[in-house]
Amino acid sequence: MGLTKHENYTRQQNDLAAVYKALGHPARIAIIQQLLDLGTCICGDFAREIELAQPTISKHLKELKSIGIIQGTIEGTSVNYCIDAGRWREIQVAMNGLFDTYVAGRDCAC
Amino acid sequence: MGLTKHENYTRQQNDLAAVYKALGHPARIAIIQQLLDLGTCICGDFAREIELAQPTISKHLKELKSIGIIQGTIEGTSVNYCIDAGRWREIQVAMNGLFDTYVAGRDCAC
DNA sequence: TACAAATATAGCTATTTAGCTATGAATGTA
DNA sequence: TACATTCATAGCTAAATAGCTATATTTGTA
Repeated sequence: MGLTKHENYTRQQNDLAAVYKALGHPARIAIIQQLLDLGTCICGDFAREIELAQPTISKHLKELKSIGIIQGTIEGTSVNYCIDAGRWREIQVAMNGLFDTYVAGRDCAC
Repeated sequence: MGLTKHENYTRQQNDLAAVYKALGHPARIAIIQQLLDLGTCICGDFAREIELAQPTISKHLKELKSIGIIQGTIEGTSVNYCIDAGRWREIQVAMNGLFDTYVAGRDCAC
């Protein structure tokens, strides 16, 4: 039915999946990388750099905002986006929390 | 059009996004965690643990296999799944490659 | 050989997603 | 005030996704 059964999972599983999902589109990776490159916050040059219509970019930005990894502040008629440092670290920790759990070389028959 | 314009992005951006996307569903997080918990490879107890129909789990496993993070080997009539150690590390490195790029406290006006 | 068990695939439906154009809302400037 | 600029939202379409049931496939066993 195209409808994820969130009630089957823990809060933590749902949250972590939501973070991965938000990062699971090349346009959103490109947006993040552009923010990393330029350091400072930029506004809507995204649409020019990544070749997508402005509303499409706006929707991608909204999804990234939804997990808190970026934030935007209004500056005159434009909006400055930047990475949220605290949330950025939090997400990295959560991801590594999963990945560090694996101890290589366990008794796997594969 | 529901159709991602992969040609707008680099190979690296597309690949990284594909990895994030594959991990972007709570059932697939739960599958990974079950593999981490049990250490050893298991077969189709996933469907019993996570409450989804067997073919649904099978499809999720296929998506995880598509990014190489797990592998399955046929053992009689069942299939043993386990984490691919090499790919696991590769993915963690790729993700941290993105996240370590950020230097907190840059000249962000937000 | 026939049957049972385990998994994968086919095929269906409803929802979500990714793109677009058009338009609204807010701010800056002549 | 009027106009320009920038962004967000509404609303649309096509494709992808997540779930299911039914069925095929493969292997083991009686």
